[in-house]
Amino acid sequence: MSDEKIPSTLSLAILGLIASRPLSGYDLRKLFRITPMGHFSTSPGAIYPALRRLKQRGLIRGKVKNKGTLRPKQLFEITGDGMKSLRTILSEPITADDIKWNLDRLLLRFAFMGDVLGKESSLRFLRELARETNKHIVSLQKHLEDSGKKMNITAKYALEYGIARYRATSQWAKNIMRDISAR
Amino acid sequence: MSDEKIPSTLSLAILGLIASRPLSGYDLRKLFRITPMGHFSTSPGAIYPALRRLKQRGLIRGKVKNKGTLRPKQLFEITGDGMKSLRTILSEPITADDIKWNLDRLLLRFAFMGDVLGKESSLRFLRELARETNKHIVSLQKHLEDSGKKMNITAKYALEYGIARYRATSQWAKNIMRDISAR
DNA sequence: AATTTCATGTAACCAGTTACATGATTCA
DNA sequence: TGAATCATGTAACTGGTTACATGAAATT
Repeated sequence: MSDEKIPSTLSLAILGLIASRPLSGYDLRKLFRITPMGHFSTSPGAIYPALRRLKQRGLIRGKVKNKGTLRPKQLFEITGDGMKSLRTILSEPITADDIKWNLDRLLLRFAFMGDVLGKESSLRFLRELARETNKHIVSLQKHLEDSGKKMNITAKYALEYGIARYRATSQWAKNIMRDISAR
Repeated sequence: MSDEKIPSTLSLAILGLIASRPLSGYDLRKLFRITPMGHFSTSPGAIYPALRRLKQRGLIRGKVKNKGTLRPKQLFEITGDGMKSLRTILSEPITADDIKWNLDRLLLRFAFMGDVLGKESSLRFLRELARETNKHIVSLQKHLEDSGKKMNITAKYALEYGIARYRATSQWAKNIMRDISAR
């Protein structure tokens, strides 16, 4: 309870996917390999240990098929605790830190949000994302203005790159908000 | 020789920064803390071990100041081998894999390229970056067309997010190419 | 005198990578 | 029957995180 273990991005991806339907480790590998969204390890050395950890923490449970065989196939499904934990993670407020360091994770949270928390939460999330992203853009621009003169050119370019990418994020969020609202 | 050890992004950042002027571990921490470009660990538990590894591999060397004291300050400078290694890393061709998985690293390479390899290399790099990024965008769009119907909405949004961000990258590259050419 | 900043480091831990390993099933 | 795919896993290694630790110098 007190120590809400925050899982890694990979674990969060696994938990979120399993929340929508039971999946095996192999299924997850396939998903990560073929879908171009997100950057997740497809290596068994990452996925199977991650599944074991989620299981140990009681967030998922495994249904074993072909019990007799040497290598029983295991389908994992989410538990009540897992669902609660997922909901908690998806409900966390967006911090400036997230914007700067964990943008991918925020997008992952958004990806699962529609099914788990619903449309209103998704809209709120996007609004918050756009706002926080804009704040960050302003701070980057301020840095560019303040230190631009002393910065060498490449550093300036790199900073502009950051700004351009965050602008794309903000614009995307606004577009999707429109799209979701229209549905 | 044969096994060109590819350093982590953090190590590459350190190596590239030290290439331009001697720096201490503390200097690096400060740089990573105050400059908003790049996402590098400012924790001593990451930086000092990274410096040790670079030193062990002969890519940097440390000049100790205040020899007598308990905590001598150490300024690191790049070695001939380090410079050679840096040049090699910066000269590597851009792969589709880099675009997908290591975009940050590519940008880091660009950041150091101007000083180390010169303007022509930077331009070539940006041209290649724009081209490979566009290729990747096309493949993402193709995936969206092919599987769009079967995808759930959020997966589609996530994919569009990816496309939007890569577009920003490509556009940035083109802008900077213009800028560099004009100088 | 107390706090902040300079400055360097270690130790326990965690998660991901690479490479290896096993065996069943399906398909050409 | 041989190759590809399904399917699960381990072991060694690597590097980053968190937290702890020390102490000098500068600032308030």
